[in-house]
Amino acid sequence: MAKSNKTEYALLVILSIEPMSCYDIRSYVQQSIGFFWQESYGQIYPALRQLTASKLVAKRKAQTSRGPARYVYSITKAGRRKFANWLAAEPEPEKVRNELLLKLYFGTMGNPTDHIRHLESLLASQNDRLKQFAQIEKHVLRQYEGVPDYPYWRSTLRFGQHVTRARVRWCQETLEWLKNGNNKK
Amino acid sequence: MAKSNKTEYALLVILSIEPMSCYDIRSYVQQSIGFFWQESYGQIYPALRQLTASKLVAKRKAQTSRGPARYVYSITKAGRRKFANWLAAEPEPEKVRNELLLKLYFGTMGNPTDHIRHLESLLASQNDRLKQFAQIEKHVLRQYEGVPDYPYWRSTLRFGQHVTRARVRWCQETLEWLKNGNNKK
DNA sequence: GCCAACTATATCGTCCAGATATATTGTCCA
DNA sequence: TGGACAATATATCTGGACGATATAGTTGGC
Repeated sequence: MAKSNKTEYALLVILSIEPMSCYDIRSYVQQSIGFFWQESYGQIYPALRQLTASKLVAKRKAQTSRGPARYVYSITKAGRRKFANWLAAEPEPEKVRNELLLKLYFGTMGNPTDHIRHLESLLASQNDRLKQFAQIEKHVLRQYEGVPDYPYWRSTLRFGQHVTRARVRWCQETLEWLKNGNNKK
Repeated sequence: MAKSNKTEYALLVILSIEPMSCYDIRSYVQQSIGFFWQESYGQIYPALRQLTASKLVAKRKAQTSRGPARYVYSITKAGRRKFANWLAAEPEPEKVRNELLLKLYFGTMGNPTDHIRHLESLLASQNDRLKQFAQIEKHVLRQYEGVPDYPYWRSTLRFGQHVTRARVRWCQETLEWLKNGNNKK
């Protein structure tokens, strides 16, 4: 089976909200779905070119008073049909490559203090993330209560919270072993 | 900063256990660290060629009675020095691309029954994984109690358990909302 | 005796991420 | 007033990672 370009589908759903420039798309991704989905310009530009060639999106020049020429992309009817099929199809499983776990698995070849440092760094980043989630929950999401999208947005946020809390607990447990349990027995 | 080839480092640590063929390496990865690290032949072959060229691993032909010629790779002293530095360096954060969450975020554009199907499929796979973890804990890991590697191996397993349980709970919670809560209010 | 499954090697296309290049405008502050 | 810097906005290149595919001998079951 041919490899499917996930970036193209992601761009189609995003452009179905409203027409955007490449820069807008990138900013939107980072702000709203950044914690579970990433796109870089290196993917967006070729994908938009491809989508334009297949008539799934339309490109038009927007007038700007400042900066370089601004090109805005909008989804076509054919584009909407295309992503409807994709939405219904079974999502592919995530592929994980966790460098921290790799280093920990071969832990005896390294230094315990290094592992502790790495774990504390991860713990800090995960706690930061939890704070961000709480902020979004309180100050962003709440505004949209009643909107049809609201429960869907909330459920993705809750995924992040569940998994992040699990990582935090694991960090704490593992740090405790590395710092104390290591000496005993 | 130049991009670092993670596959090469992974191969170095793996080959530091014992000399292996490309096929052995792939099997080893799948069996032991497969739930947090993946390698395909498309990465392993070029990486081994590169490592051989840099004298970090040595390639030699092993005698075989059957099948195609078998080439076994072993780590050199230079190779051991190289991966020691990498072990101590801060691991790069995981990059996630969760297609299920992407579809759920734009859930109002799709069909609730599709979301339910996708979530049930994820829930089943995560429950399977939990069973596998329990098997490994009971029948594999227990044999190595007392070995220095044991607590490190156990901690990576516990990471999987924590995070997988979090996903299971989220699936259940989200399914409940989609099946029941959706009708009310 | 043939087909399927396993062992084992290897390459190709393409997706994806990050670094980099270029250019304009607004803002801070010395 | 001038310079540094951040933000807006476009776009490309390199190389790492993934999945499909090709090839071929061995083993075991029907």
